[in-house]
Amino acid sequence: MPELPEVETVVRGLVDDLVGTTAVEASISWHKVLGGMSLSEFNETIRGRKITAMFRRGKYICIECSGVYLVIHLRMTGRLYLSDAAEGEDKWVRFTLALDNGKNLAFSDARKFGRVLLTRSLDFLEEKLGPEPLTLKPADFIQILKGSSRAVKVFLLDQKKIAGVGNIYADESLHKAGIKPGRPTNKLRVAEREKLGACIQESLQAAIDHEGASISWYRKPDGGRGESQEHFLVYGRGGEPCYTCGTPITKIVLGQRGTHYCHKCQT
DNA sequence: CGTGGGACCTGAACGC
DNA sequence: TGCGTTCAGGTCCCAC
Repeated sequence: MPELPEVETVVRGLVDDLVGTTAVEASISWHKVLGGMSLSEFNETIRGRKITAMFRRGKYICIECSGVYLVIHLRMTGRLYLSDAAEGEDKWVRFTLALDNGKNLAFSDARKFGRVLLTRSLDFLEEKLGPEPLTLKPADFIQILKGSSRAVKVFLLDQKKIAGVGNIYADESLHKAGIKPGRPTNKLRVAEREKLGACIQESLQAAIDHEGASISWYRKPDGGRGESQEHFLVYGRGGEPCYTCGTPITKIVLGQRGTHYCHKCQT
C-alpha cells in the first residue's frame, strides 16, 4: 500500500488501542517476516514489555515497547490490524503478536515483501531516511530539491532525500505543481521547487484526510477503505482526460515505475 | 554519482 | 474454463 498517508492512517487507527497493552507472545507463519531474527529470540526480547508509544517515520511504523522497537514496513500489500484470537479468515497473516487484553496485533501481507523487525535503536532508520515532508518549510524544499541531475520524479521516490513519498503522491504532486516528471531536478527554478514542496505537502495532507488510497490491498486497521483514490488527478488515469484541460493523461515508465502526467498542463 | 536490470513474492486483471 | 502474460502502492543489490 503504503505511502506516507496510508501508513499514517494505520498508525492513527491503532495507537490508542495499542499503547498501554503488554506483549505476551508472537507467532509467525513465514520465517522471513522477522528479517533474520529467530522467533525465540524475538519472543525473549519482547515478552512482557508494555507498549509505550506508536508513531510513523517515513513509510515505517514504529511501536515502542518499553525500550525496544517493533519496526514494521508494509511494502506493497501489508496490512496491520487488531483481531480477536478466535478469528482466522485472513490467509495472508504472516505475524501476530498476542496482547494481554486478549487481542492480537496481526500483520498480513500477500506478497511477503513486508517485514516486522525488533530493534533496540532506530538509528538505522535515520541513516536511510531523509526529513519528514509535512514539517519542512519552503526554504527546506528549495534547498533539498537542488543539485541533482536525476529526473525529479525519480528524485522524489528516493527516501534518503524526502521520507514517505511514493509512486502515487509523486505523480500527484508533480501534476499539481505543473512540472513534468522527467525534468532534471537541478533544472527546476527556485519558484518551481518551492511550488513542488507546497504541492507535496498538499497532496499528502489531503490523502491523510481521506484516510489513504485503497486501490487494491490497502485497508484501514478497522477494515474500511480509504478514499484518497477518489481524488487522484493523474495516477492510474492513463488515457483519460485531464480534469484541467481535457488532454489524455500520458503514461510512461520512469525509474522503472509507471508515471502519469498531463503533457499540456505540466511543463 | 547515476541508471538500468533483476530480485524478492503473490494475486488480480486481461487476452486468447 | 483455463493458461500465459503483465502489472502492482517498495526497497535492495549489482553491473556498467
